[in-house]
Amino acid sequence: MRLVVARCSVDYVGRLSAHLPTAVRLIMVKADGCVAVHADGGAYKPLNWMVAPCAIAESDTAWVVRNPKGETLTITIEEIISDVTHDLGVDPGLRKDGVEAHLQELLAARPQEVEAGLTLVRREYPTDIGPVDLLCRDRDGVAVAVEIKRRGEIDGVEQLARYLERLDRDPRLRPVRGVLVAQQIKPQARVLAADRNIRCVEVDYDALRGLPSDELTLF
Amino acid sequence: MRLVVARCSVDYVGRLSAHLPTAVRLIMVKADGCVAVHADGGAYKPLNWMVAPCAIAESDTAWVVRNPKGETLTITIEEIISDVTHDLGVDPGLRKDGVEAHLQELLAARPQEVEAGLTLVRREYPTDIGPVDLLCRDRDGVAVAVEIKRRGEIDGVEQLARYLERLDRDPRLRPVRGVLVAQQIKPQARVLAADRNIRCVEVDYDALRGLPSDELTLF
DNA sequence: GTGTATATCTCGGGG
DNA sequence: CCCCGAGGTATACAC
Repeated sequence: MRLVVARCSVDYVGRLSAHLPTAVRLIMVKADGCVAVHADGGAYKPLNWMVAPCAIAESDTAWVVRNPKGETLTITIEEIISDVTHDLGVDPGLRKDGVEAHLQELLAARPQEVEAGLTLVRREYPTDIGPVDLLCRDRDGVAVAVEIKRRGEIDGVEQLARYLERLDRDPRLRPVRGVLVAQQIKPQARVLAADRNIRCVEVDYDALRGLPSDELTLF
Repeated sequence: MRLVVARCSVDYVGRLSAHLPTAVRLIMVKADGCVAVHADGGAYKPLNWMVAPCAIAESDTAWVVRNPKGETLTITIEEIISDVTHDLGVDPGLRKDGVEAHLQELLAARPQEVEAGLTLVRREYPTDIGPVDLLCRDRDGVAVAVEIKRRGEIDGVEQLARYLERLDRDPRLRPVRGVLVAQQIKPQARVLAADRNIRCVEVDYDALRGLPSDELTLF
């Protein structure tokens, strides 16, 4: 990884045009060739960047970074304050726990936690506009489409409503009920769900994992 | 900006839990206190991070970064390879051209480009679930809600449909037609728009600016 | 490759 | 403060 601190101006021309007036910034060039220009604030997002794959044409006065789509990032260098390179090696990568996929796994294994008597037909049940998280049958044999979110918001209700509209056209499934499941469901989402005749269920991720919440912070 | 290259492991506990095994990484600490841990690849997104506002408690063996929401980022330091600090100053910031706001400006000035005979009532016309980009009247006096996107996709159709539902409850406006305007509209979005009785219009940003496309790439 | 959904999304604006 | 919407969203995953 190469870290250059330099007084520079930057121009991006591609999906839009963007210009950065002259200032001192960090230019980060990673092993895969991608480039990011950082200011001394503003979270992790760089002011300007180019993702790999891309090629850097470097001269005394400017770096021109070009990608196969024809986008260009031009860094006009006025003064180099520091220029160091470190070999970081390959990173073993990030392990995550608690994302939506895990919630889906847990609920697929225990659909009765969504609603007593529910049995799983299929995870990621396909429709022509995308997959439904869980397709189930209730104890009366009625089809139930379950949409799982970490946080239940309006978009999730709309998404499930779209699926229900499609699923309800299938005579083997009709009529299909909808349930939105989330760790927390926002009031606006509840209102819209009521409008669309969709049930809302809040679940506790830690309880589903069979652990008291406190132990989560220990691992 | 402080740049530390170190052999470290990292644990984030907050909205989810995430763990990074030991490896050599770049730790970036910005002037506003935010922290980002970068590997030597993987675009501009750090492996792990904490956004400002947050506080860093630094000991010989570990940094614990904590934010007001109770999330923690723990960086266990095994070996510091480099540790430098640069004063970058305040950045003058990014100027963008070609984003949705500009397209909205251009179309607000020339609604006839959306549809012959259209006149503007108001930009950012408020509803209780958010503002409609343009509210217009057609040559017959019928209200027309215009949603503007750079790219027309399913979400944009749903968004406009939600607005139309609300606007149609206003007796001063009813009945309200909907038009989705974008530089490019995806086939799926067209299908859903047809379902929702929403018209689709593609416009040319460069033509609207009154410039031949080629000149765009010059400045 | 296209299409769809997720994200510790980030970021900015308005009430 | 929350809510909402845009983003050069990026990224993963299924078809």
